[in-house]
Amino acid sequence: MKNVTLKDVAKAAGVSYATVSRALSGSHQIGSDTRERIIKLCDEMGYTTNYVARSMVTKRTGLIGLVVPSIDNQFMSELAYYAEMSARGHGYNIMLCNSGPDLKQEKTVVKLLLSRQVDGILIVPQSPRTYENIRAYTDQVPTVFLSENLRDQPQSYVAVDNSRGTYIGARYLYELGHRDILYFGRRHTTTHQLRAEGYIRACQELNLRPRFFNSEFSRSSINTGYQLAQELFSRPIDYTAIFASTDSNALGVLKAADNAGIDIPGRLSLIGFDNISSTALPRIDLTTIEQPKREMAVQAVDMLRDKIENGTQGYVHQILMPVLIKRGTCRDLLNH
Amino acid sequence: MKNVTLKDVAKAAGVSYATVSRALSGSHQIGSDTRERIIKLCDEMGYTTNYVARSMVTKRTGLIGLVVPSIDNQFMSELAYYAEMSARGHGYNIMLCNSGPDLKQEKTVVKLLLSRQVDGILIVPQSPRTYENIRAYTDQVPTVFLSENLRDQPQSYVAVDNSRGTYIGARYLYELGHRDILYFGRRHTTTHQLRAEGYIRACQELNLRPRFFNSEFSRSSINTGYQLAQELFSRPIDYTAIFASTDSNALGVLKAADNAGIDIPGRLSLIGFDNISSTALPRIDLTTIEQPKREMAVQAVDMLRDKIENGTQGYVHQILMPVLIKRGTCRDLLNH
DNA sequence: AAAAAAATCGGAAACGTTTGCGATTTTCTA
DNA sequence: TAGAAAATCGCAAACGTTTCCGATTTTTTT
Repeated sequence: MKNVTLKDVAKAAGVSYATVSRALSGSHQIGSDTRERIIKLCDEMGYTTNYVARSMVTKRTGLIGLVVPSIDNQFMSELAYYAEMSARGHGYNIMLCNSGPDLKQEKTVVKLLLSRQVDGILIVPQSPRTYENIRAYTDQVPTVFLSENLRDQPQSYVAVDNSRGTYIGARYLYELGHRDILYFGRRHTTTHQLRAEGYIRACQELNLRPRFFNSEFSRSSINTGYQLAQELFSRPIDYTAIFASTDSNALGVLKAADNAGIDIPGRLSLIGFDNISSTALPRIDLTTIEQPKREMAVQAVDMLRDKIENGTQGYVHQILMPVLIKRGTCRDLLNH
Repeated sequence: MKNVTLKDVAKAAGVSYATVSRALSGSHQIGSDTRERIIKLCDEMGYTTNYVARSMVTKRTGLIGLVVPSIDNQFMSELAYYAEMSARGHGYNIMLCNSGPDLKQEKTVVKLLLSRQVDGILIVPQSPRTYENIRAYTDQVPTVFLSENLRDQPQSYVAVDNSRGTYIGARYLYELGHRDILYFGRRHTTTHQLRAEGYIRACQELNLRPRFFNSEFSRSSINTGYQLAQELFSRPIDYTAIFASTDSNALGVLKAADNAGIDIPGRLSLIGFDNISSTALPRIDLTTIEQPKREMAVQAVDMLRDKIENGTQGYVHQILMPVLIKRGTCRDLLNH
């Protein structure tokens, strides 16, 4: 049960424990013969370096705090997967925290992460107020925001070009012959404002009338989308396509449409945003706009590493390209 | 940038830093007046205790290593969510590691976690060989296995009663009038052997002939299920229901059936296992057997805490009850 | 071959806590 | 009120590393 320490192998090797440390760290200040002897001995004795002790003196833990609203969410768990893989590839480990729905908990976990002496924090914000909420801590440790646009805030983040995503989605619907496209979902975070703007811009270029059906729900889940869509379908349907602000919302729309006997894509076309893995499921097969989750995660940890290892100051806004994923929920009105 | 330390607030308060430490830790060996004064001062100066320094002396990090094959997997991300929530509620933080598909990486991350001085490890094994693979380390740190049965191994784990799960599922199909039930999927991990056994047991009680269509794929994904199901549907269908060993496999069956024009549940009933969140989606609506993920995660961290905090030796096999989730993919052959 | 340079290694401080022990002061008991 | 008990606090060691600095040895240079 007792771990073998540097001192133990030093005693066994008949050298000082400084020498053992140097042997392991690949320092030049050591003879190659003694180095090999020590390394072999460490192996035999099962020595592994104690990261906690090392952190004490190096002032670096090699820990990255990852805070997400909730990891049981396809979008975030995919991000987490790639982030962890990439981080570990560079010698970092991930400390995972769910920030939940309320700001207080988000602030608490960030503070906790600071106590843990993480080298940096990767955070996908739970609300547009997150920036203000944790601003007191973001100058104490390198931080990068993930997936949420901060627009003009002096804070590094990586996100897709949300505006362009809805723009190309709307144009795609237009090419299929749709002239009445309803935008469905949230509008009150920066990300969703941008998505709405892209839709509006496309409409203007194409001479379409932008139409909205909004939700003030703070979280976009399939259930909130479902409820809102039920309300929507109680009114006359004078549009041929719905652009849902989120795949979750789109799934809610799909459910409500099925319940109401509205055929998708026969009667109504549907397009989502995010490309969460559920959209590729059989019978769902949702056309959507992909956020390049892998690239986002990798870029985010690269950005964070740059801040940590090079002490890079300032902030950078990294905008990634969305891509249209054509599947089965959009009907071609022109060529049958 | 420089963190404020115990020494700093001690100097400001005019006491020794041992006193400050005692004030924060709620020790009895301190006057209530000075304690309050110090606590207030700590607050003003923005002091937060340095966990790595504390860990040095207490020999406890308050860290739990969570290793999962991959976090971007609904089942595991749900487990991770509840595990993190529960752990943090008890003062622990989660260090997340993806073990990937191969044993080497799994061993590597476990070793890494030991170097990190985690207090315990929670692991959902990637293969039946995991137990052997990491056995050298499991006696160096409290460990509990999650979701996989180890049967007779001297190692703590929590899992559902897999055998009972398929048993009640098969009986349910029988009650609906099904007499020819095909068991579809994997059989070569302990968990899946148990599931197959439950199915067989139900068949014997009900005088049914057990029938299998197996896969030797090591991972059960929707895609492997799809490919196997395509092969299955190229043969005559002389059964009325399919029991898929996994929700993922069931989803693959669903996809293949849709492609082949086989109506589910009209022509064929389908039941899965796990109750991953995708099964509740519109148009999917898969009947399945639920693994109580929340309870599993909570029990697992409780078990781990007991080992860590009380030094409990020995091992315990915690078996949880599965529950049948009736949805829309099983047709009632009797009434109606 | 002597001096200079390089290589190799040990000593010791430092990182920021917790905690046992002893010293001092305060409070209580008889 | 004197002595004992309790409360309060400081000192210093310890946790396991890394790394600066100096000492010693070996190698190179002239």
